[in-house]
Amino acid sequence: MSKARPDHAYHHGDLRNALIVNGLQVLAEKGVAGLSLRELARQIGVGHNAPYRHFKNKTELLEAMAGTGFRKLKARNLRLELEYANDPETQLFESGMHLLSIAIEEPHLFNLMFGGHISLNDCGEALHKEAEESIQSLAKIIQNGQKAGVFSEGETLKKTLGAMSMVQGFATMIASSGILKQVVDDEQQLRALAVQVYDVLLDGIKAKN
Amino acid sequence: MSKARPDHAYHHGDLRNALIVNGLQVLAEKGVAGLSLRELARQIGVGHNAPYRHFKNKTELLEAMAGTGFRKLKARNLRLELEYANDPETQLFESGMHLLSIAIEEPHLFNLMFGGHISLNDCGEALHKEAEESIQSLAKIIQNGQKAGVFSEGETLKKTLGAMSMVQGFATMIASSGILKQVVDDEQQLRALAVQVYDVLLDGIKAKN
DNA sequence: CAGCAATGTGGGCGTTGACCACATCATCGA
DNA sequence: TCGATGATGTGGTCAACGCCCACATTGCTG
Repeated sequence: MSKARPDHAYHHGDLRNALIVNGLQVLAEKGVAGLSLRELARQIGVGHNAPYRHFKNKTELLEAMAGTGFRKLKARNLRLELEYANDPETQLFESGMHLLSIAIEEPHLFNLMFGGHISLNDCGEALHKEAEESIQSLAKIIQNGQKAGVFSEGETLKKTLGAMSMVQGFATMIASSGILKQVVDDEQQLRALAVQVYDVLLDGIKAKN
Repeated sequence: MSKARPDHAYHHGDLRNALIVNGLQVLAEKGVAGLSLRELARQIGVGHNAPYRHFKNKTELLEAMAGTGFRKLKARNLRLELEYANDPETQLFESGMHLLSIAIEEPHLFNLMFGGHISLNDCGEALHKEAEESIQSLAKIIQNGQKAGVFSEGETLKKTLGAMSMVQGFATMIASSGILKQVVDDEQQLRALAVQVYDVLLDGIKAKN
């Protein structure tokens, strides 16, 4: 006892989680460049070395934070499958809009997920699995559409990547490079534009009839 | 290396350029995270503060480096206009493939350009202009195609963004997130896959008849 | 209840970005 | 011709960071 922090127990109890939560908050405010382990530890009220008991290094924390993003994508896609059970087209559309929403509302998180700060093929097993599953959840939507005859038959992978690429690229223009803010600044306009752009792709995926 | 600056030349003579060139080299080897102004100065053989006479801060150097990438895109697009003068479809396709090539061959540069390390709407005037022009050069290709009746009429912006988004997103999967390396690791396979994915979009842009 | 692994602490090293005052040099007008 | 002046390069310095160390405290378990 009798340390500098009488209020707090010697052991935080949930430090790992606190680091992720506070990390996401700092990330949202200052971006990945403005996030330091030491400041995080300070905020939480632990020593500057405590984080290393839960994360081997800074990258490992970033991976855990990015993982929450991919889990969101997956959860959302699974929910869309139920919500629009017989409407794969809407499922696919809304899935894309969700990724877009993340790019608009949490650009720094989006940037962490896709901006190359972490590598999705050379990372901890947890993140690897989460990323993989988020893609699978999208592939499943497309497969559903193919089974239902709404999307044309053919390699699912190709369509999945096409959809994901298109949305991801468009979102990047918004979130990271900010290049689109020169064109439209209003968020509603942005989403409307996204719909139009996305439609081009959807036309390509849809079955011709 | 006949460059051989005299050992005791107080002034380097071309430091600004040397910083960009060496910077791009280090970037290619170690990525943006592994690039430091001090190491760069050390490599070139100047004091650790000399770079600040040419760049206000590290970001400004990164912007200059990214600018070379956007200039490449623009130059390439202009060249494609001449090379395939009456074939806008090929122009557009090759333009996309070029961006993809950068992602494959210089992933770290690509990552610098689109990974959020710099902001394209809050940056130095030079980079802003270079990025803008690289987009314009792509838009011009699509406009040509519309005039020639190869691409369907409609808002050019929408199509430009669609094309750019798709390619950019797919390239990101390769360069930054590395998520695609789980699927295919071979470069040739990667390009083949890209062609297939890109085709989905191209179909959507082409005139319906 | 003893001991051990998990967790948290302060100290410290090397590196970095950025600021300062000062040194050197090239240019150009008196 | 020369010296003032602004551009450029230098070393010193500071705070912050990531990460490593040995050590302290705690909770669990045998």
